[in-house]
Amino acid sequence: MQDSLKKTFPTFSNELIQDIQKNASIQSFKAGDVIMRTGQYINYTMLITKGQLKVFREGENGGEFLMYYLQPGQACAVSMICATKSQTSQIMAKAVDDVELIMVPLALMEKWMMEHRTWYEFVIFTYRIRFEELLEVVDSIAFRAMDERLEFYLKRHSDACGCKDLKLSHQEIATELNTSREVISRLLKKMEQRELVKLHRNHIELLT
Amino acid sequence: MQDSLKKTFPTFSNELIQDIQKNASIQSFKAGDVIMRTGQYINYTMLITKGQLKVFREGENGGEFLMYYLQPGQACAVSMICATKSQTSQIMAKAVDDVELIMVPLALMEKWMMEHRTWYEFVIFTYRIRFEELLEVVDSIAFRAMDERLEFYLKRHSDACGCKDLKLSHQEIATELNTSREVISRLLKKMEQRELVKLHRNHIELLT
DNA sequence: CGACCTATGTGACAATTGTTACTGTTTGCG
DNA sequence: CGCAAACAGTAACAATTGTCACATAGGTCG
Repeated sequence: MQDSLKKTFPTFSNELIQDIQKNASIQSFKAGDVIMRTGQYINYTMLITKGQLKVFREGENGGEFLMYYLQPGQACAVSMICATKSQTSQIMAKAVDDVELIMVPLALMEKWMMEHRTWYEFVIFTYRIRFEELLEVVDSIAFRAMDERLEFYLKRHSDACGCKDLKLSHQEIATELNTSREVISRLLKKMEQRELVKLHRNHIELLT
Repeated sequence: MQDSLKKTFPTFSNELIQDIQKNASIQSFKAGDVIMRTGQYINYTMLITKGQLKVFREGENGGEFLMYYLQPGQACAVSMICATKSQTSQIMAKAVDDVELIMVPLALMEKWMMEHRTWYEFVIFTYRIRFEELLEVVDSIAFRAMDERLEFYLKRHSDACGCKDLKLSHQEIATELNTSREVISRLLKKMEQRELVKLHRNHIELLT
């Protein structure tokens, strides 16, 4: 575990890594599992060591809305923020792949801020990155129409999986953008006409 | 200044307040002034001691979008976040009233995290509050149509000014919701028919 | 193969939002 | 006062998005 930790979180000091090994537990999830539910009580900060997460905001009427992805080497800012007051989660997180997480107990999360410079910097960095990502999300819905939001969505998905072949159904996209399948089908068709994508069954090929 | 600091930031320790007095400067702004511009270089964290701010996200095409208000006793989370890497501002802030700010230099912002427990807690608290507020903003645009967003907007304005008589033009609302005046006029008329508001010139009376 | 399920395509229509154009009203000011 | 500027109302139309209905295509499995 030590080696993999060092690789995934290269900024962490050796002392911090030892502290993590001594005190934190590891949890695994299967692709598709819900890792955190809205309203769930949080008493751990989660560090991602393997796999990808999607973080959603849930609406009152059962809608969900994709906010961002989390990758190995990153942490769930919401879990940090809620953890500081051991609050309930404001978000829902799903495993994209098989996922492995390090669970840092709330009390240590705070303690280490004082003891480990590299932990402090990591936490502040995480706040910053997530805050900036949230600002981009606000942009995309406040200023852009659905066609641009769809392009933004596909781009992010492509960035996250590191490829141009997206295994997505129209329904799945619609859900994560909080719109309807028909709208997505329509817009994808237009994108195909503009030769930005090629459509297959359960599979969208990015041409850009 | 010491007394007013103690009143506005009651959690701060005496040592922290002394440190602030020794090292921070004060800036004043008139109502309507732009306090921070998008893209501006940030090397101070700003604490609000008097007046109110509005914090906007700006779109590429000159659009602006109100994210939240800042009150005395609060701090600009964006200025903290950007300050950690002395980045440029991702937002624009405007004075609602006459405003007075304490400017804490970047270097001290970090130093105090280690030295003053109450500063550390304040910073973490600020991150949390702003993050949660941003999540609510995402909700309002991701899940709600313009009529509900308008009600949300009016409610926030009412909360911020602490009264039911909102001195707002339709154009101003439209700008801050990134839509057009006609749309707002239409929706306000409907709200008036539902007896939620009473409309006057430059002035909307909340009836709820 | 045929029954069945999921994914997609599409037309028609409704609802919402954006745009244009024009009206009248109030306010401030020379 | 008289005029310009800001504010508000509203009709008409365009564009976008949401919804419903139904058709078609591909895949799975007994």
